[in-house]
Amino acid sequence: MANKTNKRVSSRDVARLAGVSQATVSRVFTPGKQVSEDKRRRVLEAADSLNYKPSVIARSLIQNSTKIIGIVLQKFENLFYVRALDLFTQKLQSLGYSVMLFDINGNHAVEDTLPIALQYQVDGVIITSATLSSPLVEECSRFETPVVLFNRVNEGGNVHSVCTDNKNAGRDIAEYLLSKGHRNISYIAGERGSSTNRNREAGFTERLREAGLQLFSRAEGDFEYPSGLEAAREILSSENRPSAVFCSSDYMAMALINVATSEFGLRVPEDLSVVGFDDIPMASWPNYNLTTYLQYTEKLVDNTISVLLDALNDPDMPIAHQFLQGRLVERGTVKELT
Amino acid sequence: MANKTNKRVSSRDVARLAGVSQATVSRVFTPGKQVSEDKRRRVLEAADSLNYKPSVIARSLIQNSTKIIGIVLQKFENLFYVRALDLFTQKLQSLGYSVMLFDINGNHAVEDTLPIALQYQVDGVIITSATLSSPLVEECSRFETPVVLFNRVNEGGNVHSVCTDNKNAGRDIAEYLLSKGHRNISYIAGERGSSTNRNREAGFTERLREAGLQLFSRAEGDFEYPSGLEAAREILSSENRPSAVFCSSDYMAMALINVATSEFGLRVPEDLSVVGFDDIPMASWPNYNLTTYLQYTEKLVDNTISVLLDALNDPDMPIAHQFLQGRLVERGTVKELT
DNA sequence: GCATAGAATGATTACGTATGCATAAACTGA
DNA sequence: TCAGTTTATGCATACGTAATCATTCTATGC
Repeated sequence: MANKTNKRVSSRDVARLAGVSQATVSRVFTPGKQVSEDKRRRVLEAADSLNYKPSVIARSLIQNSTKIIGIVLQKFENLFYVRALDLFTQKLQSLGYSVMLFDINGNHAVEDTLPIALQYQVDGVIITSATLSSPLVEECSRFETPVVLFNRVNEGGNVHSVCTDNKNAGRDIAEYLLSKGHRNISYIAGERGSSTNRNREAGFTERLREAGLQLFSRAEGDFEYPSGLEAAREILSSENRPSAVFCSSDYMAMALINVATSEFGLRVPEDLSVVGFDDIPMASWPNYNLTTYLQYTEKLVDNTISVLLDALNDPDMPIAHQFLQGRLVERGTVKELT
Repeated sequence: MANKTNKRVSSRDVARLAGVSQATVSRVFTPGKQVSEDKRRRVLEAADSLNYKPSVIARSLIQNSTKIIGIVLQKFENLFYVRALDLFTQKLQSLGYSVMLFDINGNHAVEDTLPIALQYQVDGVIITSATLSSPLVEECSRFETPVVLFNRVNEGGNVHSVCTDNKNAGRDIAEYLLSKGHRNISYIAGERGSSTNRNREAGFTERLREAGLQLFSRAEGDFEYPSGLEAAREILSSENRPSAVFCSSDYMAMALINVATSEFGLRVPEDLSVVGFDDIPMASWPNYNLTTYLQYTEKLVDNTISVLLDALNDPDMPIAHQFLQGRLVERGTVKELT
């Protein structure tokens, strides 16, 4: 049954057994090529008995395309990005692509991993949760490998991007809190320097300013839970406390809620209103019931893939920057002030 | 600067520019090969000016090794496996390997994705959170591609495995609850058919039986949060309630806690003791403070990689089944009955 | 100074596939 | 029936690298 030769069985072996040329074997395994039914059957039988599978490697070499998409990921603790990775991988698999994962969580910078990706001749790269340095962007365009930023923007750069309209989202949330009568409003920022956070904050404060307000107070985290704990303590230990806090991620919002209730004896939303961002699954758990802002992850993913595939088909396609609207999800962590 | 020819620059181009043979260029980019300092410098300069990077594809073809490890993942909602993916990817990257991700979360069965992995001639495969069917195992061994199951066992099968000693873990937890004076003890099972759950439950009930007890009640989930909600309702809505529940995952334990407090008005641990499994980061969050069982994820990952690399070096290596001990993490969700 | 070992290098080939070109076979229509 | 067209096939080559082998050059020891 299982043939235990050490050498890999090639299309030539199949050809020999089936009594046809190697080219014919190749054609049998290339969709759309014309082969007579007779030979097709014989080839498939021979291939089956030899347990032959075409070598993707050899095919890649000759076609100059690997059908591999590189995905760069940093935030494995953040379910938003993990869910995106899940969706990306599933959808790309369905489209006949494979996914190579590049992890820049540890010491590995994008600067180091991206060149590796390019050496593997990935057909395209999706970069999530990472800012791209300019030299790197140049490197990509030099290799003519399309790059799409997922939920990050690099305007002016030579890379595409698909992103939630964070500025507008920030405005929406400010609008909502104002409509609930809040005036003393604080903000817990996400990772400094990320366009995500910058735009979110810009829209938020812009709307407050239009209402004649500025931030009641402000603390800074990095989107993750532990940083949220510290930021929360910073905000709450002050003499005067805000009536509402907008946290730029659900994780930090949960940290804030936990600190507020267990360390400061505050009730949410009676004593403190909280709005998160992302709408991760946990946000709807009964004991949080967090009012937050939903990003349409699947739509973001779909569009990112579309842009990438378009860029793959047309290398001269102009750089695209997509901004998608999200939606406020009203649950139970914001109190209406009367 | 950036040369915009459409053809990929090859080692021949570099050779021509540097005035050496293609073989010499190849040697310069192969660690350990002897090349005179003079030529090495000239080659590197030429390579740099042409922006040459060796083609991993061509190298793979000739060396019959891609330096790619396939990782099969199903449970993207489960931080335990996601953390493992993170660690796997980082460590493999440091070792000079790349990771190809295969997602079997949707309709994609391992049966469909694994052959694809094999076509890509991945050097090895790590399978997490999935049970492997026998024909598939045969397929792997036919391709002589080493496969390691991560946190699953397939005894008798032709694949290696590295796994927490779930049976012993179950015993430890039973022991602990007994020592705290509990006698009415229930169990919320994980995914039916997974060896993980089977062994965990076997050890747990075995130890109870030795104490002359059997399960007070039992419900079944699939390790994830939503299934835990239902299982919790099932257990708690009965006439008589247990004094303690062992949940076979932290997510289900949290679901139980949330249901118990918000739907049944029970306090944890005063009215109900809960033990989880996995020690995900959230378990230590103040409002859960969950007593649970820690799996040494990093050690599991390290050993899995070791086994894989060993198998890579020695194809005739006998099948290995490793069982690692975990540790009970005592926090605040188990009450001592007096 | 000469034999010998060792280092450095180039020419050539192989890896497994896809494709252009040429040819042969089958089919079309009047 | 035959010219013209389509379909099926094989041959030869190319993709970009690494490895083997043979050759030249350099250093070493006596």
